[in-house]
Amino acid sequence: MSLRYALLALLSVEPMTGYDLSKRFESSVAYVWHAPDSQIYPELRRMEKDGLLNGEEVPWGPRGKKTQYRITAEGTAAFRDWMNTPLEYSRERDPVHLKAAYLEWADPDAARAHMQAHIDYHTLRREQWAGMIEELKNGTNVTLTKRLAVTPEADRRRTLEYKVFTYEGLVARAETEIEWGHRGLELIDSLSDSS
Amino acid sequence: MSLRYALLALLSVEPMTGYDLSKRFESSVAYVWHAPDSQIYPELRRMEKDGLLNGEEVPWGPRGKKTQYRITAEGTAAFRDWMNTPLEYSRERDPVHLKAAYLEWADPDAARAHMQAHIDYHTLRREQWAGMIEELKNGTNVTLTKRLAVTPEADRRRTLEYKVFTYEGLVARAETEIEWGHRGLELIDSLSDSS
DNA sequence: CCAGAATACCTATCTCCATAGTTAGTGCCT
DNA sequence: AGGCACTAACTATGGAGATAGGTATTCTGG
Repeated sequence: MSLRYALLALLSVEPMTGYDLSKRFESSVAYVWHAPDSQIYPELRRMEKDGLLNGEEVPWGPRGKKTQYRITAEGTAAFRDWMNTPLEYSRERDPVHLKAAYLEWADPDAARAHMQAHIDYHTLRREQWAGMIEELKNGTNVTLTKRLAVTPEADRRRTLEYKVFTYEGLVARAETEIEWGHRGLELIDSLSDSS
Repeated sequence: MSLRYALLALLSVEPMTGYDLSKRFESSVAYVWHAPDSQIYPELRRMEKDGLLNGEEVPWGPRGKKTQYRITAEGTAAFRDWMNTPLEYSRERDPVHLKAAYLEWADPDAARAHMQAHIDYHTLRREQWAGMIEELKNGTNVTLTKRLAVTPEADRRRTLEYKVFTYEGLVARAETEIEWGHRGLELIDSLSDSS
């Protein structure tokens, strides 16, 4: 159900087509949420049926046309409602730690590869997120700039600060995972030596 | 697909019924993986069809009977294979950080409640995981004790150490989240004052 | 001995998400 | 004029998981 609210968040800045949204999901937003276009198009139609969006046919070139979705007052209210509703935490389902718990079954090289992949994955994420923080802070992030342009002055600081705070949390998380990965590599080495 | 391997991991110690497994998923393993019985029973039948398990009808009381699943050599090989296969990291999908990024839409009290819920959730998890580490270290964890009893002596230290390492990683992760939550509460306060 | 908790197993429905296609128009380069 | 990348949108299938039921037997406490 979060897809719906991720879409509302993006559409609260400006109207967009399904294609625009799916591109946005592939780039910036993808660091926090991902969705393929095959999920986005039907969801947009459902949201229009529920009155959260208005779809308008817009000409595209001489013969083509495309559907642009604009958020309605009802849509804005639904998003604000969601933001004021406590989040339900779903059950643990963590393949990485499931595997880690049985690492004695793996060859030492495969075990090392698991840990290295974990380090690599979270190193990449950390860089992406740190880059996002830089963009937010020096005003080069297009999405944020557009949003700030339609945000009343009194709310602008909060809008910026919460986004920075979010990505700082993701950086901190990535760093914890990287540290754990390095501890894992050390552990594998020490257990392979003494065996 | 990880459910299959979580089941194989448990069945590598001793044969169990679907009910045993679903209980185990509710308690100890649930800290890392969760699955309802409605998912477990059909998966066990599929695994038997695939030759990974052998189901044996076992009497249960005077009239009743139950199906106990025993891992086959093929099942053990499949588990070891999986343990030697690199893990695919799925895309980001994080409702907590999605909400955090738009916290300016929430009332300050609701924003505070989000962060407090995050702190509470991860505080509970940290305690459960720390308790698990204690159990593992002082030998009071039943699952581990049974496993060690069927593990060749040369592998016992690894079996223990990897499990401790796994839960230490989860404790570290929880602590990072708790810290982030506290930073969030401070941020909300500072932004509410100056507004 | 009986109520009720626990054990054992099963089914149905629904949403979500991944994957892998298809169709068709646009814009640009050569 | 043809090739090709991009824009735009849709469909179909299948697995995974959540949720909410159902049936029947056994064990245990009063």
